[in-house]
This record gives sequence, C-alpha cells and structure tokens, in this order.
Amino acid sequence: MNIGTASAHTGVSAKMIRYYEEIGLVPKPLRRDSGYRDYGEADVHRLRFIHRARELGFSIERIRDLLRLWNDRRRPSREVKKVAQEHIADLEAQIARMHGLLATLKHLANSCEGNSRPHCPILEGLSRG
Amino acid sequence: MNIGTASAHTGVSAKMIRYYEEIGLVPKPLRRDSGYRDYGEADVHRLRFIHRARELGFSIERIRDLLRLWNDRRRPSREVKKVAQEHIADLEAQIARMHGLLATLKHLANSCEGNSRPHCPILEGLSRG
DNA sequence: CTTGACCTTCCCATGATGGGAAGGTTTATA
DNA sequence: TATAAACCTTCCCATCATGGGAAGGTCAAG
Repeated sequence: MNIGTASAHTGVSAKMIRYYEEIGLVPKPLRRDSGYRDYGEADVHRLRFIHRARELGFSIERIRDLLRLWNDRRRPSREVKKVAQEHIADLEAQIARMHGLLATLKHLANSCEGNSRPHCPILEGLSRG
Repeated sequence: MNIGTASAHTGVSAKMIRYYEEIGLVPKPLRRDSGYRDYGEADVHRLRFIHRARELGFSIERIRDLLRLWNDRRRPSREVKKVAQEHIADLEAQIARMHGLLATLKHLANSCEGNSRPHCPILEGLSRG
C-alpha cells in the first residue's frame, strides 16, 4: 500500500513516516516503478507499535530500543521493563517539578487581587524573588 | 558592565542574553567603542525578572506579556493574574495528561516479570494496544 | 609585550512535528 | 481520451529555547 494508506492505517502522518525512515527508525520500504513507497503488513505493524509508544510519551531513542527488543525473540523481559521504568521515572520527576512550580505560582496568583488596580504580588515576586 | 558580568549577576547565560536581544524581548544595550555590550542596572533588573519567570516555566511569549505589564504602571492586576492563571492551567493539564500515561505504563510494567524470559506484556501492549 | 580571558558575529545543532514549493504519478469521471 | 483532483516525490524551511563552536577582535594582568 501507498504511504497515505499506511498513514491512515497506523495514525502516523506521512511526513513522520518519511522522517522515521530518514532517521533509520524504520527500514526503507519497497518502491514501485513510479518511485512511490510500497508498505506491507509488517511495515504497518511496526508503525502502529511506534505510534502507540509515542502516545505513551516514549522518545524516539527509547522507541528505537523497544523496537530492537521487540525484534529480538530472546530478549530478557527485564530489559524491556527497564526501558519502561526509566520512562516512568522521567515522567514522575517532571510531574514533581511541575508541582513545585504550581505551588509557587498559585501562591503568587492567590495573593493577587486580580482587579483594576495596578498593585500585583506576581510582578513583585518576579522582580524580586 | 559587560555581558559576562550581566550574565553572572542574573543567571541568564550570555548566549541567551544575546538571543533575548535578537528576538526583541530586551532592548539593545549601549555599546562601548570596542563593540562590547554595556549593561546598566535596569538591564540587569529586567534580565533577573526574565530569569525568574523562565524558572517558573513561563514561555518567552508569556514573559513578553508580563514584561509589558510590568512596565505599565497602570496595568490592571487582573491582566497579570490572567497570564499566571493560564500558565497554571497549562501546567495542570500537562500533569493530568502525564498521570494518564503513568497509569498505563505502570500497569504494563507491573504486568512484566522483568526476568530473563522473553515474554513481556509491555511489548504486547505496544504491538496490539 | 604576551597571553589568556572575554567579547563579537555567524552558522549549525537539538527533538519531534510539521508547512509548503516544485514537479511527477495515479485515478476516477466526463 | 482528456482532465482534474488527489496523491506522491524530494527539498527547504520553521517551530521553541538553549546551546556549541569557529573565526577573529579586544581587554587586562603579569
């Protein structure tokens, strides 16, 4: 099938499919005489895998690792679990950091009357800290 | 003072100070005969403001808005509060989204034995979804 | 005077996801 | 058969914020 069809079947845009091919995340597909890319079921299956992994927030590099493990019938599952757990740890660290930001921001915002007068503790907080 | 000194006094790297000047976030400073930038106290004060706002995760565009409000002695505080609250809402939405990802990821990871055997529900989840 | 630190501008990179131009190919319909 | 729209190709650029580094000029201390 053509790239547009592969895109429709996988949720990955044609642009991203070409990008993934360029960065070596997916193999180059067969080509028709016209020069059009010709995708098979295995290609589509792989792109779906990538799409789901992206949806879960895995970076391209981590997806590269996951694809390698997926291809390796003998992979130890602890290696897969490790990739997932690192990703989980990253997400948790980001959330924690954001909570810290939120605490400060909410404190500032709640100190602000939010009216027509110019006095504002948010600006004071930023200018003095 | 020179850019290096301004950088040290504000926590903003020299590179970023030049970038902020280029994108019009800060005005062009005076120059010495040598061509070196010459920063005054007002410049430094502004860069500190920017630095604190970046630390709180405000985007450059939102900082542009905040700087405008900071300069405006007559700004109504509700406009400042609005910028802050939009930022808060963005952060909260991001956190919520990440929690959703975490739930799925943890479920997958917890279903994985993480041993030497190849069977892994994480890969299955990604390949089938 | 010399040398190292500092400064300048310019060009490129990062990660993931596009937009769009220029031109070729396919497909359905009249 | 002709046409037009949809699809496809490669190429170049942009996004956001933050750099690295090259090439070359300036400053300041020893």
